Amino acid sequence: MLKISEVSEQTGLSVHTLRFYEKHGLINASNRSQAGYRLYTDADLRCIQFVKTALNTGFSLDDIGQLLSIRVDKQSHSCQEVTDITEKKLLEVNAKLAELQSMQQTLELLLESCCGGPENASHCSIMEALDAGLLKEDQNRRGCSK
Amino acid sequence: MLKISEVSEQTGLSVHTLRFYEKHGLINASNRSQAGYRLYTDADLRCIQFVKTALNTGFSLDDIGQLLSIRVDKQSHSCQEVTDITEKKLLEVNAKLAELQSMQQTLELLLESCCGGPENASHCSIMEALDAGLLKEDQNRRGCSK
DNA sequence: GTTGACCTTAGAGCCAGCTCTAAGCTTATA
DNA sequence: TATAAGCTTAGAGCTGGCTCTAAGGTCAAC
Repeated sequence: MLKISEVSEQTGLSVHTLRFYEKHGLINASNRSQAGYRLYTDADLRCIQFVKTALNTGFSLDDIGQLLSIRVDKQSHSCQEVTDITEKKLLEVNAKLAELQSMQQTLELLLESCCGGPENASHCSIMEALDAGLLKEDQNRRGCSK
Repeated sequence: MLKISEVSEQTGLSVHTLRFYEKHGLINASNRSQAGYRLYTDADLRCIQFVKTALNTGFSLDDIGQLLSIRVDKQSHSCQEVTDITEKKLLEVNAKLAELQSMQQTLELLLESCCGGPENASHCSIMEALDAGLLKEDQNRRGCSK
C-alpha cells in the first residue's frame, strides 16, 4: 500500500493532480490509514496508469470517466460503447488536425513570401498578406519577396 | 463611421468580443460620439480584419498585439521581427500537429483492433490496450478482435 | 413622454485541466 | 519533546479567449 507521495513518484503525477482526479471521480485510494491518509493498492495504481494512457491518447477527463465506468464492470457494457467513445474522439482529433494543417500551410506560405531580413517592414509580404486577408494570389510578386 | 453593432454585423465578431479586444489593446474606435458611443472608421475596420485573419492563421492575441504594433509603424520594424513571430508560431503548430498525429494513429489502431459489436466488453481490445499502456504488440491476437 | 433597442462601464463567469493556499493534523527523526 | 516533512480538507487561482451581467445613459419611434 502506497501513500500519495509514493504514487506521485511512481506515476509522475503530482499529489495535487491525484487528488484532483479523485475529486472528479476518476481514481480512488482503496484504503485509508487510521489518520485518514490515502493508501493505494496495486489495482489503484493500474487504474491511474489507465487514466494516464487514456489522457495521452487524447481522451478528455469526461471521456475517461465513461471509459472507467465501463472498465469496472465490463460485463455490463459492449464493445460498441467503447468504440463509440473512441470514434467520437477520433473525429475531434481529425477536425483539430485539419485546422492545424491549414494553419501550418498558411504559416509556411507566409514565411516563404518574406525575406526575413533586417530591412524595414514597410513592404513586408507577411504584413501585406495579413492585411489582405491572405487572399492575394500575387503576394509573392510584391513586397519584400525572397 | 460605424457603431459597434454595425461593425459586429460586418465582421461577425460579437460586440462583447470587440470590446474585449479593445480592452486588450488590439483594436480601437478612432472616434466617439457625444454620448460616448464608439465610432469606427474604415481604417479601424481594416485593423479588425487584420486581427481576424491573424487569429485564423493561429496567432494568439499576444502575438497579434506584437504584429499590430509593427503594423502601425512599419518603418521602425524589420521583416525579421515579423518572421520571428511567424516562425515561433509555426514551431508551436508543428509541435501540436505531431502530438495530434500520434493520437490519431493510436485511435485508429484502437478502432482497428476492436470488433465494435454488441458483445460485452470483457475482452475488449481497446480496454486491454489502454490497460496495458498501449504497449502490447499482440493486442490484435487476443480479445475482441475484428 | 414612454417604450424598447442600443450604448456605456466595471467586473464576474465559463471551459478544461490543473496548481496552489490556508489551516490544521500525523509521522518520522534528532 | 521539538521540529520538519508530509498528510488532510475546502476552496481559490491560473491560462486564453471569450461571454455575460448589472446598473445606468442615449436615441428613435409612436
